[in-house]
Amino acid sequence: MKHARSGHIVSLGADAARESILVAAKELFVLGGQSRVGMRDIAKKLGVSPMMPYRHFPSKDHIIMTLRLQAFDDLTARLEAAFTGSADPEQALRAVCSAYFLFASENENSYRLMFDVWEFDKQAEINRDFGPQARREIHSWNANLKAVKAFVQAEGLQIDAELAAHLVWSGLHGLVTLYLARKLAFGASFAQLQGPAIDHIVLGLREASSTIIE
Amino acid sequence: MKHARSGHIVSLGADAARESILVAAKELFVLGGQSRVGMRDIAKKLGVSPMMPYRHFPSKDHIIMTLRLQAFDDLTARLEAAFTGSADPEQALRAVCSAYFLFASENENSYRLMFDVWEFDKQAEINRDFGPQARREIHSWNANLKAVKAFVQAEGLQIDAELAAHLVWSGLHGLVTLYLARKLAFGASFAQLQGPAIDHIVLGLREASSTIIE
DNA sequence: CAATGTAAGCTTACGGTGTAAACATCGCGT
DNA sequence: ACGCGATGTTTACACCGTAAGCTTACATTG
Repeated sequence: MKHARSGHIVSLGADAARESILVAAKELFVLGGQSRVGMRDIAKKLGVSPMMPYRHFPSKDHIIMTLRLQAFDDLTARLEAAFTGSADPEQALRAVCSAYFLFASENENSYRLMFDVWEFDKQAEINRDFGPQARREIHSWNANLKAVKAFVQAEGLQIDAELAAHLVWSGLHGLVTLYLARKLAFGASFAQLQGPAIDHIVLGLREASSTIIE
Repeated sequence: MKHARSGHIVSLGADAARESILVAAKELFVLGGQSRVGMRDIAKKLGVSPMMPYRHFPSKDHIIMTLRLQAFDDLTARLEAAFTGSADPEQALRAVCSAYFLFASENENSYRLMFDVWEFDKQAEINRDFGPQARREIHSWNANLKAVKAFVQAEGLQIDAELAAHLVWSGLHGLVTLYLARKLAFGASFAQLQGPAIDHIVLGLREASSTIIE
């Protein structure tokens, strides 16, 4: 090290720095959630000055948004793998649902980040900075839609596939977020509810279709 | 007014002050959401010094928790009114579901407050200060459970009522929170999804029951 | 090779937050 | 009449995100 008042000791390279910031941020957010960790924590974890991350990201929210998009990509991969793994449409859709629950169980804080109900307006703002590729959540949606559409067609249901996909996603998302808010009642466990929920969500589509069309 | 440096000009009385703080806080939170408004805003709205609310509440979170409990009471009343309004169990359950959606539509930020997925641990802490009456959300649950149980019995379904109540609540909560997070896809509208969702959730219980028991 | 521009790190400082602490005043009970 | 607690006030502190400006290393160009 040169002087007490010095610039950087050794540079990481731009991309490596970006990556290490994201890794550190993700590790912290996964533990503490977004409001519990600050820029200073991220910098400290990297052994670097508190303002360093701002050379690579315009704001904390941009870092969070990047993590959010990565999480959606992760979810998309899981859903598509689950769908591809089963030949029978019903089993494939059930596998997708299970994969969804598994993802949420294993990435609680990432999930909270993805579907945050508070900062949606701030997200919309930042989405402009990210350009068209910001809406990466659509890929997750399409993975879900594909599985639902296959099931609907195989069963010969009259329901609109996009509508059915919304119903499925709502059911999955509802159970997950009730669990994440610790609002399951009567001592019910998230794990034990998953099976019945999948039955209800998937097979329930048969009943839904009969009353929507006519 | 006496001096520039003075104590209170005129006292509101303890209960009136508590109430006015809650009213002001609710109005602000309903507009801006919890992170957008601070103690200083509440105080300013009341035309009072920034620290005044702390004479009546130990912390901002206690104020928020009080609003949360009030919101659950409000929801409970709506659900019970909806249930009582219909004689037929299926229609009663559908009415409860509609009332749930209506409540969420009309009280978006209150709903966000009630089912916040981030601060659940802080909530648990504060719940200790509120004593046993803190778990007032159970009343909402019971209102829901009552409607579900009546439907399950009327239909002769073999499903456990508490399980069925979780499935119903999950479905409702899922659609609401997807909407509140602005994550409905393909340009779908919350209002138009409500009807199909209720069909799916309510009638789907028939399909759920057949595979859970045996 | 020397000059220069830019990228990547640093320190400092500002406005905002929730709230702890100490002080002032009023109203009530003895 | 006299405290004394309840209800207000002001001041101050630690924390946050981040704007501004400085230093240093490296890459580019003459």
